[in-house]
Amino acid sequence: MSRELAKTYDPHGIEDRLYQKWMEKKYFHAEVDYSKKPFTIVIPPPNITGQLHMGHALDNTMQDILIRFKRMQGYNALWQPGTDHASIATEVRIIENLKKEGIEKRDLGREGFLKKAWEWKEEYGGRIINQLKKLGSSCDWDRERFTMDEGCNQAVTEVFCKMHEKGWIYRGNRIGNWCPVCKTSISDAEVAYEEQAGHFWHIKYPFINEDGTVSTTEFLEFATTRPETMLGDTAVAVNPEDERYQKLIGRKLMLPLMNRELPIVADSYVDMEFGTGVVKITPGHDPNDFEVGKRHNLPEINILNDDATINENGGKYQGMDRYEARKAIVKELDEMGLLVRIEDHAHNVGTHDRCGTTIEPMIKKQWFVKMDELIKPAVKAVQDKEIRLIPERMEKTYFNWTDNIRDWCISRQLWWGHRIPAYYCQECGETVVAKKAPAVCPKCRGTHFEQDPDTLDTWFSSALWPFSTLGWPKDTEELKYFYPTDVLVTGYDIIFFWVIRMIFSGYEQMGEKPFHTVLFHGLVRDSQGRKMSKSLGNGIDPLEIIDKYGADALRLTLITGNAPGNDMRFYMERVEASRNFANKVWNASRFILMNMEGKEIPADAARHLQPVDKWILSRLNNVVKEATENMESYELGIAVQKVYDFIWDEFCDWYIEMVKPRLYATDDADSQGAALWTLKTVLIDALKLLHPYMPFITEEIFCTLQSEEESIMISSWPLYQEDRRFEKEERQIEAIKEAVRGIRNLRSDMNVPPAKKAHVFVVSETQEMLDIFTEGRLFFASLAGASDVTMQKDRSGIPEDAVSVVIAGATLYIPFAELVDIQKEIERLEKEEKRLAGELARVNGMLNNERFMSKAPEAKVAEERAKLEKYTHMMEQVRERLGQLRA
RNA sequence: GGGGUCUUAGCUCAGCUGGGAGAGCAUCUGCCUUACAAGCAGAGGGUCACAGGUUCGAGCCCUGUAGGCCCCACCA
Repeated sequence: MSRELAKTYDPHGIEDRLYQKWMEKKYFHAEVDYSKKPFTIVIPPPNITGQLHMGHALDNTMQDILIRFKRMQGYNALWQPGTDHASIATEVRIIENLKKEGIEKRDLGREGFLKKAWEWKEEYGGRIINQLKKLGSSCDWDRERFTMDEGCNQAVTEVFCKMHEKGWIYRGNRIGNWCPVCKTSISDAEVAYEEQAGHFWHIKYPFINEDGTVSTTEFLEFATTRPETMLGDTAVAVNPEDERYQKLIGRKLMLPLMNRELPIVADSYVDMEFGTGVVKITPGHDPNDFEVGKRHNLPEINILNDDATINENGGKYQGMDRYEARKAIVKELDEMGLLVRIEDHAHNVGTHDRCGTTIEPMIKKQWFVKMDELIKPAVKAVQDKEIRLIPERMEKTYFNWTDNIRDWCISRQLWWGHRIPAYYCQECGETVVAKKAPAVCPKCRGTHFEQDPDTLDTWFSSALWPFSTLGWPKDTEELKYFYPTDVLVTGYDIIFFWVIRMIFSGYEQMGEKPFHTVLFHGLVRDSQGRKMSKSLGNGIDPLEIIDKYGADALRLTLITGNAPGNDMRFYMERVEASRNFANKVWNASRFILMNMEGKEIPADAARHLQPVDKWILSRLNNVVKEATENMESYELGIAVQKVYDFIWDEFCDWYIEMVKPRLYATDDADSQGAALWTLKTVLIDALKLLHPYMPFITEEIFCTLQSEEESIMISSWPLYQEDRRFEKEERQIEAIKEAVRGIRNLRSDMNVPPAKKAHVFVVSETQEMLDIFTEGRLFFASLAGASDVTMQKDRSGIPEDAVSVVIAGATLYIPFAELVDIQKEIERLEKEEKRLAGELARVNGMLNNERFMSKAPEAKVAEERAKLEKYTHMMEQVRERLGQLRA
């Protein structure tokens, strides 16, 4: 209560100081404590190479809001942090970096490379953590984990061995996606399709005659987008139903350039409608052809090296790059008269989502996870709402994936990652999957083993994240207490990569879901709606925003006006609006502090509450209820909007203005005490409601108001209190507000200068109404710019030409002698008459509708009846006044 | 090819279970009123894409149409 507050809010210095305090006091730390209910969130581990971007900022703000909210509600809130080794993304970055020093990956060797990688991790792994701290994230940093730390390694090995034993992890020769630049296989999920302008090469292969000679007259025509793959063709296929080609089935063609005989096989995979209805089959380099090849026992010929140059199976093309070979082959076919024509053709090409290289389907020995059984509990969980996806429509995306699930290729030809725990006997080739290298081969007693050189897909370890971070495979207290976790917050773009895999892993390893709710957010786009990307250079750095406007402003901007799962646009005007709100809160607090300065709030202050105090307490009570409900149903944007509106509109623009006369008066200590008590009480609760969204400014004010030793982040969340519902006072103050608005409107209409005060007469037949204005006369006068207020039951003594404002239950008269323009006044009242006539028509329309009366709920009918009464009365007043003026 | 989603004020978007259209920014008017000009008081501005339907009642539910965006699959 000692520190002076600056005139405008300046987050510099404040944020770091408070974060430091929270860390020192261990407020973020959660211990197993059975006396409290746990609430747990595991962080989507950011990549160690990463820098905080807007997506992180949004993701982590949402998590922090939930965690802070639950912590204040009394839960034992654990936000489990950590980072991801992100195998391929990191490896690519390290290789790039090494290249700058002129070092090639293979020069270092595996050991040397991994040493570099760990150095990289040490150097950059902490960077993003510090950036998360800038945002205000209340993670339990004492529990920070890394997907390649010892515990996670154990978890990975454990799962691999268990699943292998079960037969759900297998090694097989399968066609998969190969990246010729990264020189590794990748999973289907890592392939991004992009439309490219390409060509359709129409080619023909000659038939082989009965006598074994190659026909010079008979050819079979088809089209291909990848002519170079013809080097690996082992058949040509037609549809068995296709009448044009049925007689050809079983005959043979000669593959030009390679002089290989190709059978014509029948397979329903061929679409008769498309092209010529003939397809060349290259089982070694096309996933569909691979399947056809399996059905017809065709040889699989690999024509490519790992860098996508043609290998020894490509004859004279050996050594050429795939695109070079394509040109050469087309040219040669053309010279042989086998190229029929070239068509332009736009088609989708699979590329590696990390490096953009066109992927090449290749047959390789890879490790796979069998998905058909594993996925079942994950499907059921979402179907049964055991796990809720928010927004619900994400379920469709989820099922779209699970319904078309294919086995998961998990081996990667990379060095940075979890090495596959498979060992091959160098004597007999036996494969042993085990946690440690076996000493003796179970088959041949050989003792020389080599471990599989490959590592695992980075998502294999992140799939285990919700329980590996809590200690699994050890049977820890943390696991018992915090698992299953509660909410996962993430972007919808990694639903396949991560969310689904965590869900099935949770059920398989733990026998229990990893979390009960997944809260999705969308992408943060630039002001024009484009994705923020490095290549476009349109990214906005959250750290710069924090530096300029403060973390609170950034957080509020990211949350306001955004619904779960929806993309949002980010632009500076919105940040400024948030900053302005922070400043508003700051100044309202400053005002309250200034007025409390040197004064004691009496212990019994709450016993002298005036209607206006009860009104704001009741409004506060209402926003407590609604905001809490919204937050509990994850409607964070709606909740904060309500708090914002309450603070700015109701508390600042109305209540503070209403109590000013009481604060400035010195003659009524009870009244002043009650006002101060109310100001402080409402401010504190409002700050609490705001704290999850804007942790720094709320803490700073709270501590100034209370003491440095306290903290709003561990204070208790405001509760809805039945004894703070003051319906009567709400109606009373609403009436006064209506009157104030009416008078302000009128003054504005008639261009009355603010300095010009006027006498206001409140005329009502009901004593209750007069009492309301009598009680609130001080602030009513100040808000309405009145020099004096007189309450009376009729309009005797009021000048004939006074202007008037009709509100429900009263008419206000203002004698503005020198300003009155009777004609203008009549027009004003006629406008009001017209408005009321419209309202009455609508209400009457409803009440006279028999079907409405018989079918609508009673409460709705009562509501409309009340309106009818109110508007009828107001209409009478307006017409009476019009009558007088026209006379 | 399959699926999703959006179309609401000049701009960007909220609008939760159907019950008299909202916010921020922008525009216009008047105010430096001792918390705040990053502010205060007021004003204008919307056949809620279009066409049907369900309902006493539709921005909200259903069907269709048009346009935009996204995801999945990928036919050589």
